[in-house]
Amino acid sequence: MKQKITIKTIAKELGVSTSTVSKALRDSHEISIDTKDKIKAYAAMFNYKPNSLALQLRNQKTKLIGVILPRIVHHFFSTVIKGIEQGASEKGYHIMVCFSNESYKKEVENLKVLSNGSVDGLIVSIAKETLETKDFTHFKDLVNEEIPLVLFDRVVDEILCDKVVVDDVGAGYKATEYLLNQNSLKIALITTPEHVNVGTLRRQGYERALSEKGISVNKKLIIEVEEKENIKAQIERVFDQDIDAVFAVNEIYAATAMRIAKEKGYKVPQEFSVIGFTDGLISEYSSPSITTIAQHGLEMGKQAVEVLIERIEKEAEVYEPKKIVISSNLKLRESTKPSS
Amino acid sequence: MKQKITIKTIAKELGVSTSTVSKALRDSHEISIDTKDKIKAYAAMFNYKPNSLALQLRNQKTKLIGVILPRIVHHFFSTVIKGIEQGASEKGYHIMVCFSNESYKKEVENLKVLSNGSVDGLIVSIAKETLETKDFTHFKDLVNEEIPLVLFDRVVDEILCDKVVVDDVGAGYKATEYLLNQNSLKIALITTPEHVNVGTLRRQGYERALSEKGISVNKKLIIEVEEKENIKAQIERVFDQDIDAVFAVNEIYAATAMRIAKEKGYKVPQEFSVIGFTDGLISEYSSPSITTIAQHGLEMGKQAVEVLIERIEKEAEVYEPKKIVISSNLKLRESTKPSS
DNA sequence: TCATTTTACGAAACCGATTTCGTGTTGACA
DNA sequence: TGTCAACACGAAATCGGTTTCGTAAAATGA
Repeated sequence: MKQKITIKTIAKELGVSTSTVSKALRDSHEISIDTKDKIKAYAAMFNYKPNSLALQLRNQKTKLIGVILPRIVHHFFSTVIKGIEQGASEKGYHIMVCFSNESYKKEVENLKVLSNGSVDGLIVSIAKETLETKDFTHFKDLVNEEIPLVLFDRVVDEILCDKVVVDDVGAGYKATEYLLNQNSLKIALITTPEHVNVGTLRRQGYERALSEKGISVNKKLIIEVEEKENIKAQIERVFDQDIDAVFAVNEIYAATAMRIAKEKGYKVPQEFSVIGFTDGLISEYSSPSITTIAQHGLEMGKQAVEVLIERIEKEAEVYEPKKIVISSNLKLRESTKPSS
Repeated sequence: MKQKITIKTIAKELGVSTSTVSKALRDSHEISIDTKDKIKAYAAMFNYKPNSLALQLRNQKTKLIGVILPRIVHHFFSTVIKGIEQGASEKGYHIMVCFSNESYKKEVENLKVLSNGSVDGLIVSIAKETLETKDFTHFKDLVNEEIPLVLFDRVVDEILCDKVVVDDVGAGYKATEYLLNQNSLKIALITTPEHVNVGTLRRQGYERALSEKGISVNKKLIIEVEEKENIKAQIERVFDQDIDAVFAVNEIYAATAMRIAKEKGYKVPQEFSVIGFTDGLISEYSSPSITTIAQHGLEMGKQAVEVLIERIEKEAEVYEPKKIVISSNLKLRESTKPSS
């Protein structure tokens, strides 16, 4: 890279001290108009830009927010990033994005690197593997160091920090209730293994809605999809049961289930209804388009970054972790019958 | 944030100098085993982590790569990010992601912020607005400052730097040729306005394939979609013409076109074929699933970051900008007839 | 005219590391 | 016993800025 122009260069070239240059560029009253003009002109001519590392070191803040996500090629997470970036950008922050790839080890690594003073705070959604192993010491260390941290979507109670989540139980309830109301009583649930807590919460909503209708939960109608294996084959098994609707905890499962239903000859939505989760492009563009729970990722990202920046900029008073719940709603499309 | 432990703290606490601490932690032979053990034990106990800003300032490198994308909630771009992150991570780099939101102004801003020494190099895909205005001075400034820069996908010749692109002309040609070979001769092209050069290149491929078959290009079969307006309505107009296939330059247009075709009563693919671009989830999960040109975003990201890091780490010899062309291929699915 | 205040600037400390160079103390060797 | 190398460590410079404090010269006031 080309030799960068620094304050020192300008000072030497103009025969003044570095302090004078610094003050002149910051328009200090201590410097005479003449000198200021000269220095500013020189700086402009050579396109001087203050080195941000030096400033960050001196000010002990980077105006940078670290973001660690399990994945990126994923509609919900990319929407959240967008929200985070928008919110951050409004307040003069930038974001550094890393991915854990759902791996515990990479999550730990990323956390270590980012907490070395390179960011002012962190926004994280926990990796599946970490949720499975339940080892959260890396997060607890962060909290102990008092590095501002906000968890979103995949959160756990053990970690004392701000959190932003959707109302997963409520969402599961709403979806199930809607299906029941349009008289689909044999609803299959396609969810994740138990350790992915958002799946568990959505399941609670599903079960509650059934109970309230006096319908007992039939475990045969619940499929916990293992992502390592063939997804379609796993989902296909539930069609051996007598079912007339599916509630899936993400849109891939929903689209797959709908596809199977169509292949089996069901007419969607007349004979078979489908509700998914995450309002992504698949739901929007499949045919029929799929009714989903809208997760409002953009909103989540904005809220998360807002809480985080507040925490960063507020002098560390008494610390009371916040939990922000974003309410979700059903986005009706063609894979369900109109509400009655 | 809690008071961080620094080398100075350790030095004072243990009654040695900072240089001794630094050397001890880096396992220098200059320091006696006893002293090293003492210092290391202390550092470990208080969880000492060297401040990365200080290191970055001293070493004049950040091990950070800036990435500026037009959008994030977008399958292709998020795939590229994934590739970039993977490649970067392998070489010990991290990425800082910003978005231009297709806006010229935001692109300029982002470029300014990132080129202040906070990153070692940049990977950028140009915003649509910039392509339209054709003002590339912000990029040229970067090149003049000799800040390593790699452009991908949306690139322009005016900027002298490394580039990674897909073979857009070839891809357009392949798609069109395939349709012609299965005897769809009345192929509509759904593309972007002329200033988005990837669209233009794909169009060239389309036109060349037609010419080679001795078919003249019918401008009425070409739709340039203005994103600000209703996309579906614009695409619908081409169905007034007598057509039996559609080649669309992205998957949204392809899915929309297919939907319209189905609504008009065409049987896909028996009576009507569709080929899209970008191998995303929509193409995979719509029914019928859509044959697309696979853009290999992951590969592009990896290549881009590889070239960039090479440029960063190689002492600036004679500089010959590279252009890497990733070949694309047709991913056959259900929206086209089997190849004959 | 002398004391005092402004004005305009420079020296030096600081942020948190690394690294070069210098030096006092040992120990080995002749 | 004198010399020299090895050892173990510290002082200070450096990265690129900001900021406090000190001060010579000019301006002001009595």
